[in-house]
Amino acid sequence: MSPRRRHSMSDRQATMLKFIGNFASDRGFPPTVREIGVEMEISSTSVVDYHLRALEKFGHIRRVKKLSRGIELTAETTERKSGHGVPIVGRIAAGGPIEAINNPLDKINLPPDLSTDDAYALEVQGKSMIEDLIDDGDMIIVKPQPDADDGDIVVGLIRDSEEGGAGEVTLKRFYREDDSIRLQPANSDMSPIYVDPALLEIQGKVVAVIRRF
Amino acid sequence: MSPRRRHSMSDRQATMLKFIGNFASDRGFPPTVREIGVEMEISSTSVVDYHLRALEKFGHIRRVKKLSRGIELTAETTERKSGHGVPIVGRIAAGGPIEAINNPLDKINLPPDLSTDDAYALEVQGKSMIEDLIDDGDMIIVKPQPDADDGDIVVGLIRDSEEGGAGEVTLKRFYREDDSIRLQPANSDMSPIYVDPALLEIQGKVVAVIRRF
DNA sequence: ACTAAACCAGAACGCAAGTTCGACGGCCAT
DNA sequence: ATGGCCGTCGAACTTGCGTTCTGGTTTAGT
Repeated sequence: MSPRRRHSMSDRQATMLKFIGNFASDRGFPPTVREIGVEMEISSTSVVDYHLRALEKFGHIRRVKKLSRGIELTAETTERKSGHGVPIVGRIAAGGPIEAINNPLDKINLPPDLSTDDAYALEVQGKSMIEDLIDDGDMIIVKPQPDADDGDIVVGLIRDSEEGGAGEVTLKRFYREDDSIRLQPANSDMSPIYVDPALLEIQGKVVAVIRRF
Repeated sequence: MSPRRRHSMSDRQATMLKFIGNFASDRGFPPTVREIGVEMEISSTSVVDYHLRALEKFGHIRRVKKLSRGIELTAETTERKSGHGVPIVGRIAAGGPIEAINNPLDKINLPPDLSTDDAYALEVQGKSMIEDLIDDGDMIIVKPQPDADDGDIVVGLIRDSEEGGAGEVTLKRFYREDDSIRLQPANSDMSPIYVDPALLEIQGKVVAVIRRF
């Protein structure tokens, strides 16, 4: 078997990348190899260069060789920093559980304080959360997490069987009951759904709603 | 009379500033003195330096001396370019018309597609628009405009008299009636307000709502 | 035990790039 | 016409900063 392949950067490189980003964004220009060295407590420029090469190989930065401060953060990296650019991964049924999460359809830009690194957006379909003021067509921002507190509005995947299988995704309020979990719509025309905890996978929690007119 | 004073930069300097901005934003780092020289068709680095000093004196850029590419666009100059950063100008009554618009309290970052140059954000107070799914505490994004179409949700300033005076700001749906304008709350417990068109000043139209959980 | 890979040091080389100085012409206003 | 700004040139000087080479240690897989 081939030795462990590096699919992504090491810790060291991650902090280096972060430093470069911060430096560039508050000084207006990227750091030099030596400046990075000082910050990272690396005494040799060759070592910094070494890490920089790694970062470049993984596409996190772009370098213009021979140029002083010739380091540029890649577009995605820059966006991840400034917070914008959350993927819209699909539509979600707020009516009955209908549709599963698809592949990214589009992107939406968000205020940085709303977009944690891994947040994503979903377009709501249906009116089951109407009394919580979430309408058909609204965009919800979801912060991924595997559990929830009572009363949280969650995106939940209800599986058909223990073994997984596609299942269905739904938007509801989350409440723990004795032996099951109650997924409560906010619509008096609709009834709560009771599911076996083993069959419910919490995808994340709704942290914000955005609606355009 | 004193000779023409230079209150701001010359044409030459303006194009130089623009070049620096573009260079920095699409290369990721600012240009060197010599690179600017080539672009501006200036053969001597001292001339570029000369202009750079001028730009710095007028506060358009900041320079870190002795550092390669040590040029940074000033904050305002940068922001003029990138667009985000909408000010939160105050709270608005969605209940009765209570409060006027104050001075900026804070800033919120917005997706670029929502922030036209002059958009601003308001925090909603009260529940008068609850049936339009705008709750107490929600943030609305307002695009300034002096008029509105029937059914638009608008921010309106109702003046006390023809002559102006402070007046009150309110959030309502806008409808033209025969001789007056109806400002319609979206709350069945509340009644519409009828105002003399001469006393109503439309501040803008709501283009989006953002709510955090 | 051998090897690959991740990580590091130090030093030397050389071009890149900021700084500074002396000089020039054009354009005003006094 | 004289002096003061603006814009310009060119060259010399000095430092900044990327590159490269030759070494080293530690860890983990085979």
